[in-house]
Amino acid sequence: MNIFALFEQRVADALASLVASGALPAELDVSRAAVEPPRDPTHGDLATNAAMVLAKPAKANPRALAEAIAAELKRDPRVAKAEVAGPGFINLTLAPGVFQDVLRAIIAAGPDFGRGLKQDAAPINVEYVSANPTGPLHVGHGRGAVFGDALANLLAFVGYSVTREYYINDAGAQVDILGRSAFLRYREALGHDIGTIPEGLYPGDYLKPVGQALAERFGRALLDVPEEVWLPTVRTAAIDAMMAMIRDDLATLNIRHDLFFSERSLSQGGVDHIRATIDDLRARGLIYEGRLPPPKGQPVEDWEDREQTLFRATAFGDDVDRPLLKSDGSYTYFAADIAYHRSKFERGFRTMIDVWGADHGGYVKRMKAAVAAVTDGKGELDIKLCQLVRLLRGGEPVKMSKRAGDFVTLREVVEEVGSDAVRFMLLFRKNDAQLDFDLEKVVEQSKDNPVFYVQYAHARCASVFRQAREAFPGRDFGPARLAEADLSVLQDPGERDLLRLLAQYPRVLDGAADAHEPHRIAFHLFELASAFHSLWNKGKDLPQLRFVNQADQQSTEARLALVYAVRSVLASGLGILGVTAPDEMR
RNA sequence: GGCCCCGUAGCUCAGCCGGAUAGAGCAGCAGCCUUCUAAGCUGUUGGUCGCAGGUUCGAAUCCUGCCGGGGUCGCCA
Repeated sequence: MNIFALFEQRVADALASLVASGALPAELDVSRAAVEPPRDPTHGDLATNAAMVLAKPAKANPRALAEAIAAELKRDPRVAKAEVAGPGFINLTLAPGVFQDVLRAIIAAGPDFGRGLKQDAAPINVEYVSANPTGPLHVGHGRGAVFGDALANLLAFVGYSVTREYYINDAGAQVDILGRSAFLRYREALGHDIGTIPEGLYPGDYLKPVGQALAERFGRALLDVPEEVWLPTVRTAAIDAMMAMIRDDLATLNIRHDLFFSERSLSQGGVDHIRATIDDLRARGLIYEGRLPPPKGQPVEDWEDREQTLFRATAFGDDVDRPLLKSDGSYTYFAADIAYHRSKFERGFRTMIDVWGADHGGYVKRMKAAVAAVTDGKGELDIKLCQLVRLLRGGEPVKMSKRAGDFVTLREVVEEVGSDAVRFMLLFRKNDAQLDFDLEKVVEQSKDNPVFYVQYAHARCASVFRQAREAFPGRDFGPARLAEADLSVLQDPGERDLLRLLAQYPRVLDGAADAHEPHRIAFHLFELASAFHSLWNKGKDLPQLRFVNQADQQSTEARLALVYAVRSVLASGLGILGVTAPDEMR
């Protein structure tokens, strides 16, 4: 139950009846009329700008129009007050029954409150992480991982049919290097002295077990054959091992993809999908052989001006046309990525979301151009860039030497502070803003730590119920019983604040899902927790405000209903963020 | 040099598909704390929303230009 959507419809109805009575001209575009929470709560519960938006097209005075709309809205029994304010706002104060209905709806749904509110099962593809299978994930990957996962959770929660996808870059030069690095470890496992790892190969210890396994599986058989022979075998084994490790790393954050899509699979097997994609584009005149101007600014030293196969990206908003074949004739990464996104579209996804690191920002335009071309404008790609994470400990940057695989892995961080802290903190910031992650602060049990603060609110809710059962032994405080409580006693400003925030939750979900911004949920939960703690604290000085009051069963029941709703929304939101909702903090 | 992101209180950041007097946390300041609801509580100071134009009933929000910070810039992934 989303009271904002509800009353948006109500306003539309009011406008329709004004049209019917001739007070407004027909064929008005009412799409800009919105119902929002007023900035100042003393203005009421809802505000609409309908009169101001329509005044000009209707050639009417905004305040007069507002009066007419307000009069129409006042006929609704759910509207206690409709006042015109300022330049033509209509402020609505709702009948108390509306909020009581909201509360009952939350209690009925529990942690599922808000689920399926889009009533739209359209398939959406979310591609995230997609890190090269050449080593363990680091914290930067973690941000994209958590962001993509929470976004996928959110979209699934509100009703979309979501597929979580990971694109494995297993076809380029990087994985050849991986293969050679693993081969070195293989020789090492067989007792060869490999000395220091040569420049350009991966030096990390994590390849040692891969070498071991190869030695056990192949003995010395790979030693005396040429690279063309051993490389495919070693490479595949190394990629498999790296992907297993990455999957493990992701599992520590409870992240599981539905599909791991291999880049290599695009051009291997029966059909060369990259070739097919290029042919398709060529048939539509979007491919040509031509030359590119060298980049302006920084001169490229080994610039080789040559004729190459280009995709006409400029026809779709990109700055230059983009090459599809390297000088050795093999496909560029971009060519493969076009084929990959084409495959997403062919698999039924009109909406695709890619989650990338900010360092890939330069590829956004060309990828969007490619999707527009390859889907003939029918597919929609949103690319979310995640900014870098600065790892701190007690305010001091954690040293991350770029040398020799000596970096802080995601796994180390999760093992130190826990999945909940990592997930919540990475989501408690807009994706395109830089983020400081302090290993000390995120485990602090204090008001200053948002993770703790929000989880603690949930635990306190659970605690209230434990106390209630103690104070009223044998009484039923289950949701069915609470839904029948007399909720009209919830009159304290603190209680009304909570009701207001609870009622806003579906609107937050809706907006977060549309904008692909899960952080909005984290912020709303923080607000809700804050209002809840504040009401709890009020009970310290004013015992009559306590949730459990042995002398007053009626108010206890009403407040337990409120607490149950707070708990449900916290659990719902934390669930979407992938953070646990504990019943106690000890 | 081109493109992208960012610039909001002393600090860290929300708010940005236009809406009313721009919000939160921290820090600061002032109280409360022999508390019984659980990791303190309550109140409060503080901002030319980088600058300058434009669009309009209305701009932190949209457009243009500039300033400052970051990223990125054939064939790597």
